[in-house]
Amino acid sequence: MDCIGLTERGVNAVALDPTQLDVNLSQAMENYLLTIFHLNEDGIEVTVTNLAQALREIPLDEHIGTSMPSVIGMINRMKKEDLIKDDEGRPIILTELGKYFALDMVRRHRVAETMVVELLGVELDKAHIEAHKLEHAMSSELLDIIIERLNNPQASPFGEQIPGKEDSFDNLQNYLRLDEGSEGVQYKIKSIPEEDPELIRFFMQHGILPGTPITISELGKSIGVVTLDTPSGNVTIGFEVASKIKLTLVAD
Amino acid sequence: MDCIGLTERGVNAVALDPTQLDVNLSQAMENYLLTIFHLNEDGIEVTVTNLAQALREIPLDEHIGTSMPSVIGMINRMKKEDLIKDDEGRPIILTELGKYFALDMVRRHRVAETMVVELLGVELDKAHIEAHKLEHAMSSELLDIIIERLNNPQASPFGEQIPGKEDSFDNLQNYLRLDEGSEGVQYKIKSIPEEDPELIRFFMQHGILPGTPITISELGKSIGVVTLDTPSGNVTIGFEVASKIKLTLVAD
DNA sequence: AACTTTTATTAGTATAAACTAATTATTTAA
DNA sequence: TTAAATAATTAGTTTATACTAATAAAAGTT
Repeated sequence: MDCIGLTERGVNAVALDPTQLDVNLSQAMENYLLTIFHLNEDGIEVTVTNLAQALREIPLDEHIGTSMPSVIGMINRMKKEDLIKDDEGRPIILTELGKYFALDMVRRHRVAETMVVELLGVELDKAHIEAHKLEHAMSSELLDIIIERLNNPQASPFGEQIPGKEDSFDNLQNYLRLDEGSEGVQYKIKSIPEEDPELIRFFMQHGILPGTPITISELGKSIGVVTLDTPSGNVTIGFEVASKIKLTLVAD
Repeated sequence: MDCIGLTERGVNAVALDPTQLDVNLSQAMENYLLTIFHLNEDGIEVTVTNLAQALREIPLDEHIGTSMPSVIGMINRMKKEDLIKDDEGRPIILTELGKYFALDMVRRHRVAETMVVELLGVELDKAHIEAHKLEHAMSSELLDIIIERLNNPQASPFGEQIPGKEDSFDNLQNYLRLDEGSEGVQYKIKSIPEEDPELIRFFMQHGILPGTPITISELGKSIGVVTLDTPSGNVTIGFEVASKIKLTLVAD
């Protein structure tokens, strides 16, 4: 693997064009990279078991899932492609190259979501699934054109940051999770989970969307429930869901 | 294969939703269907040899071509899926189901081309290649949304008809080829070939685009050259290229 | 420490899609 | 009508991706 231009700051810091490299990622590998990114983001250890589990949750038509031996097979192929390295220990670690392409896939996914919603008029609850298909079918050139057409969007319709070419895999900004918030404090919704269409329709109905100002009126830890005060009224949601909603603090 | 709703007029005449059927077309099969359509359209017999040849010409990053044994393998798989039938004779024949999906792919391809040009601002010379990737990644629902957003477009940016749900595979309209036109007669360009980016840039430079009014000022059959009178001046092109440009007659 | 449970890996298989080399069929031409 | 050329197919291999069943390794628990 030719890696001229690699600096201390890693491959992300350099004008590295993936199309220049003789790496040919399969769709499957792209999905693995994206999934590893999300496990990292959620602070979940990237083990074979967790990866298999997470891959199974990707919404696909074909329900060819992912067994642990399949994951190991893929991990080995990705090691050969210099996307994953052996860290002697348990967790699966991306190489700089792997991080580069993982971040590239994140960008593709979130740009695709923004495109289908903003330019095509797809309903929010269908954006993730459509983007999941499109993200593998956009050339780098097309991606750039779409980004331009969208005026350099900074976040997906779900509120997730769209990484730029300069951004690096590791400096992910960390946001407060709704289940970790405090009663009475003024927050704004940063992002909402994007996978479950039914849940998204619920969010839409209750105006729980990125940017919405909220306060936590009751944090029922024992009951496993959070009650929110939103511009459209009070809503009670479970902790499981709440843990997937990110918040930013509103400066008074 | 469950085919309730099939009538005399064939599957195209019925409200058959491909997503309802338990057919799962691979990307490779989708490309085969599209290629068979084009061979049919161009009046070329769909033989193993011709199909292999045509498939090799699809512009792909990966240059995994298509050998005759590969084609036979795929034909057999497609027979199992009821997309192709044995007609005892030489040529490869699509079933009604095969025709349905082939036409669906044509629609996807041409809608994708229209979308990338009209909505995203992709240059015409790159539209075909981008559409070739996207056509496999659009759900039926997304396709419908895009068609609506484009106000039900009737033709691709290259002038090719976008088939509607009612249209059938077999009633392809036939247009005059430029190399078969007559000197002095007033024509309008119906469509231009879309595969070769360099050629398309040439067309753009000389204003040879769908809708352009032209007359043939000289038809040099022996030299293998046609000279056109266009609003932007005279252009001479070879017969090979001319045979891929379609014309409509302009009523005086 | 020994046992149990969880996690990781190997072994062996399947399928889709590609290939080369060899062979059979069919068509065309001498 | 036989020989040459073209077309189609079979045989056997490869690679990517998945699987199940079986085993090995690691971690956690009594």
